[in-house]
Amino acid sequence: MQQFHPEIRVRFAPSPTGPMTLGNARTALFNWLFAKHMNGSFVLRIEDTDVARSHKDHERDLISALSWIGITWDEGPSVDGSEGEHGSFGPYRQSARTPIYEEYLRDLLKRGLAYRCFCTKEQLEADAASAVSRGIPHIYSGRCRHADQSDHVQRPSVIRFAMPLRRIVFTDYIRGEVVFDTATIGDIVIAKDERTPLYNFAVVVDDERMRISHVIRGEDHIANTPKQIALQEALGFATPIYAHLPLILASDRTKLSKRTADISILNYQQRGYLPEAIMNFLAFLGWHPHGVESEKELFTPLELMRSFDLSRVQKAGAVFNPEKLDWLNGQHIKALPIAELYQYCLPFLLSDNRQHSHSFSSQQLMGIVRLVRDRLTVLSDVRSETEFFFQLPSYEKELLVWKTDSIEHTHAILRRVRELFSSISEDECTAHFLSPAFEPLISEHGKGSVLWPVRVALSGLRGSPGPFEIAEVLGVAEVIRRLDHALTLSS
RNA sequence: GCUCUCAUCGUCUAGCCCGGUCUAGGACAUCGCCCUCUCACGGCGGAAACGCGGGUUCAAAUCCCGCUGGGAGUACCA
Repeated sequence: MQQFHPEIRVRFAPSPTGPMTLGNARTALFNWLFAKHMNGSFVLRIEDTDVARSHKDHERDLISALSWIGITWDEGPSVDGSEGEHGSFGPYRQSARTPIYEEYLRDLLKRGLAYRCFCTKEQLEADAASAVSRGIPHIYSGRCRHADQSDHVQRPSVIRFAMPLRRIVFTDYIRGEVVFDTATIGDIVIAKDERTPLYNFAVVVDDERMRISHVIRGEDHIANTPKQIALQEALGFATPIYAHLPLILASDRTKLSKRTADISILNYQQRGYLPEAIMNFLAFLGWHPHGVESEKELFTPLELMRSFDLSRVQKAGAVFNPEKLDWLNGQHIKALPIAELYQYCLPFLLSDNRQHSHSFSSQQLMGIVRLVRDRLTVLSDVRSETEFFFQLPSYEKELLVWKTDSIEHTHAILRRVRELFSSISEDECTAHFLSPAFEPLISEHGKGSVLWPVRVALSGLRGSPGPFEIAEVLGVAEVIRRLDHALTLSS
C-alpha cells in the first residue's frame, strides 16, 4: 500500500441526483472544517457519472446550498452555477473526465486485472437467489473471468475488476482498524464500458488524480472502502486516510430519508434558519469540542474551525432533533446585531402585498424587529409576530377587560389613557417618557387594570410586547386611532 | 441470510484511550417556581441514562469476552 498524499487535501463529492440534504451538508461541513483547521484544501467534485439520474438543477441546488451555509471551496465548479471551474486538478465534474477514466480502464483490461462480463441480468439474479438460499454471501461467480473477450463489440458486456483474494485492512480515522475479506466482495463491475465508469472506479481515479489525502464521508461508504483500496493497488495509486462519519438518523433511528426531514437544506433557508445556526447544529451532530469548551453550545463558524478535531467525532449515529435546531436558531438570532437581523428579516417582513394600514420607515421597521427579536425561533416568525403593527387584528371587547375588572371600568380607564396620549407630543411618545407618565393612573387603579387594556387596545392580542414599546413604534396618531376603536368597542 | 459497524438521560452529548476525583456533568425537550399587565425572553430548581451477563482488579461507565439490541451495505446508483 502506498503512502497517502502528504499535503492535506479533502473533497466533498456529491452526486447531483437530488437536492442537498442535511446528511450531505454535514459531510461537506466536516470536510471543510477539517481542511480549514489543518490549513489544507477543500475540493468540490461533482459525481455525475450516472447521466440518467444527474441533473443540472440539482448541481445548482448543491452549489447554492453550500455557499448559503458558508462553505467555500478552494477548487471546483464556479459558485455562480456556470460551467466554469477553478483549480489545477480539474475537470471537477466527472462527466467531463471520461478520457481520464478510459485510459485507466484500458490499462486494467490490457493487464488482465479487469475483464468483460457478458452475463445477463437473469443469470446474475439466479446466482444471487441460489447464494441466498445457501446462506452464503451473494457475490459474482467469476463466470466470465476467462471468457473470450474478443467479441465484446457484438455482445453487450460490462467491465469487471478481477478482485484479488485477500484480507484488506485499513485504519479508519474515527473507527480504528476495519478488516474485510475480498472473498465476500467478488469481482465488482467498475464500468459499463470504457467510457462509462461506475462510482467505485471513478472515485479511485479522481481521488488519486486530485491528490486527496483524507476521504471523509458517510458511514454508508464503509463497505466501498475495501473495493476502492483493491482498485488503488491494482492501479498503483496511493491510499488516502479514511474517516467514516456516523449517519444522521430520523427519530426512528433509521437513516434520514427524503420523506422524514432530509429535504433540501435550502428549505431551511426559506423557513428562516440562519446559516450559522445550521452550521452550529450540524457540527454538533456527532462531534463535540474538547476541554473547557465541552459545555459551550453556541459556536460561530470561526470558532468551529478553530476547535474542530476529526478524531473526536462520534462513532454512533445521531438522531436529528429539530427542537434543538430551533433553539439554536433562536439563540443565534438573539446574538445577531440588530442591523444584521433586520436585513435578514426584511424579505419576510415585506414578502408580499400584505394590507398595510400603516407604513413604516426603515428606522421604525428596525425598531419593530428589535421588539420581537426575542420571540423569534425562525426568521419567518417575524411575519406573524409583527402583523399587528401593520394591521390591528379584530378582537372581542371582552379581551380588553383585565381579570376582575368590569367593562365600564375598563372603558373609563381607556378614556383617561386617550386623554393622556392626546396631550403629548410625538417626541414624547417613547417608552422612556410614557412609563413615568402612566404612574399616577397605575397607582390609582393598579398595573393590570391599566396596562392590560392599553396593551390589548394597541395590539389586539392576548400576548404581545409591552404597551409603551408598541406605542413608541406606532406613534401618537395611530395610538389614538386604536384607543378610539377600543373605546367604541367597550361603550 | 451474508459482510461491516455501533451501544451513557426521550434526544444531542461530556466522561471511556491513561480504571478510583462519577452519589455520571452540560444542552434540547419536559415539569415546577421566580421575573411579569400578557405572551415571549431570562433566572432558579426537579424528574430523567452507564442495554444484559460474565471476567480482570482492592476498585469498572471506563479494560477483556459473550449475549442482546440497533444501524448500514449487500446494483450494470452514488
